[in-house]
Amino acid sequence: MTEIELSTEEKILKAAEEVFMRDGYDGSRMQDIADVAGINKALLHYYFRSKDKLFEKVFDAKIQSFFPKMGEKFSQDIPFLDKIHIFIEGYMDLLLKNPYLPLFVLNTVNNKDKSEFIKKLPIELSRQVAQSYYVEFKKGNVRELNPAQFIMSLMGMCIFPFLAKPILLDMFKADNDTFDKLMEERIQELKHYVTLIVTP
Amino acid sequence: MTEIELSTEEKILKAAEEVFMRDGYDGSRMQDIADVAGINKALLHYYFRSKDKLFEKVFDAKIQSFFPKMGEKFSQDIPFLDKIHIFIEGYMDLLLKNPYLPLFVLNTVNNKDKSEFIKKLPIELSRQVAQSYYVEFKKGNVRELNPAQFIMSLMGMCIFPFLAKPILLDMFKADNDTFDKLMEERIQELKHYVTLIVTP
DNA sequence: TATAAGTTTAACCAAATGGTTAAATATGTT
DNA sequence: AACATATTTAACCATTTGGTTAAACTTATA
Repeated sequence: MTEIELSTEEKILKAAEEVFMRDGYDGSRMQDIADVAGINKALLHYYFRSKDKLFEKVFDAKIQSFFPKMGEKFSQDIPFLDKIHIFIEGYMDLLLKNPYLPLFVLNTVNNKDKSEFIKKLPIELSRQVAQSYYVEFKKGNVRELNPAQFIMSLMGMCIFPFLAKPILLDMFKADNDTFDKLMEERIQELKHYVTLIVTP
Repeated sequence: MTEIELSTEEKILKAAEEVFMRDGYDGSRMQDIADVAGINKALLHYYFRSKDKLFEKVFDAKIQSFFPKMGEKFSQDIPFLDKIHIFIEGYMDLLLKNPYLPLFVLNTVNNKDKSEFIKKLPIELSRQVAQSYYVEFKKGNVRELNPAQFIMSLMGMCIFPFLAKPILLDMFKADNDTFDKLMEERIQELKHYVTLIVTP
């Protein structure tokens, strides 16, 4: 493990990401971010003029991962169902590594004051899934369904547990490790579900 | 339509619900709530001593509906699948009437400062579904599955579109009415999905 | 060494906000 | 009328917070 000396800018962005994701925009304090970054508030404003500017930088990077660009994977010439399975694996993995991501993104896009940022979201995923689906449907390999409804279900099934995690921990009387195991197990379960849904 | 004169307390609670649900706890201002209720700030504090106390009153009522008490319906002696269908209808209907509910509840439950409120959530739903499932499983009427995973999927599929609504409107280039129609349509689609998932 | 950029410190400011208080007024009750 | 409760008004307070400023110090580079 090589010791990497982060630049001040990187330290700030990392700290801002942590604090914004944990406390939300309104709940975050510039002083908090400065503390986490190990610098002072003056330097924070020296690098990023305002809270808004800093937030935008952090958010831009995050929304990209929330709607993953599965372009490469979806353009592969493999059956639709296999693509969905790959999506589930990759996405659940991302969520396990970024459990605060969903609430952060969903709050931001639902925030009237921050709605400017919505434009930047990639609508590619939807298009790719739909296109890939129709190709396969014509071959008779998948059942007839509405791709829009399907993708909402797919994302909902993946994301919801991470949004409701505190409730679920309480419900199942589980701790963090148990939850992660439940999510690992969930990958297989979801693959099974979509197979049943998609197969003719 | 009879004109009902709301008491001041009711006016406040209704206003608080509206503002808290729209702006979240941190984003809400006592002055805003007073304005919406058509009273002044002093009177607001006269009825509910603090922002926290007022919030708690609103939240208590809301979390009850987020995890619906389907007790009566689930105790009926009808097939498991039918119960789930009834759940989907009732829950989607609730969400269509309270589109801000999910984000509000999930934010609160994920807020460290508000974690005291989590205790009050009803874990009944999970127990009821699981029990109802096992009864039916023994009769061989449903496929083997993990009820915990199933209920996360069910709730996720219902709730997610309302959380991601601003993104979806953008994605599908839709307006509010189109979205509602999509959700109406979704009720049938979800019934179909769960049938495929549950049927042996 | 001189210069410029990066960094720290600490004080400061204006605005917003939750909450309080006191006095005046309105309304209804006994 | 007398009394209590509900409501308004407006001023006020303490704290938090985003943001600024200026002066000093450090580091690297020309």
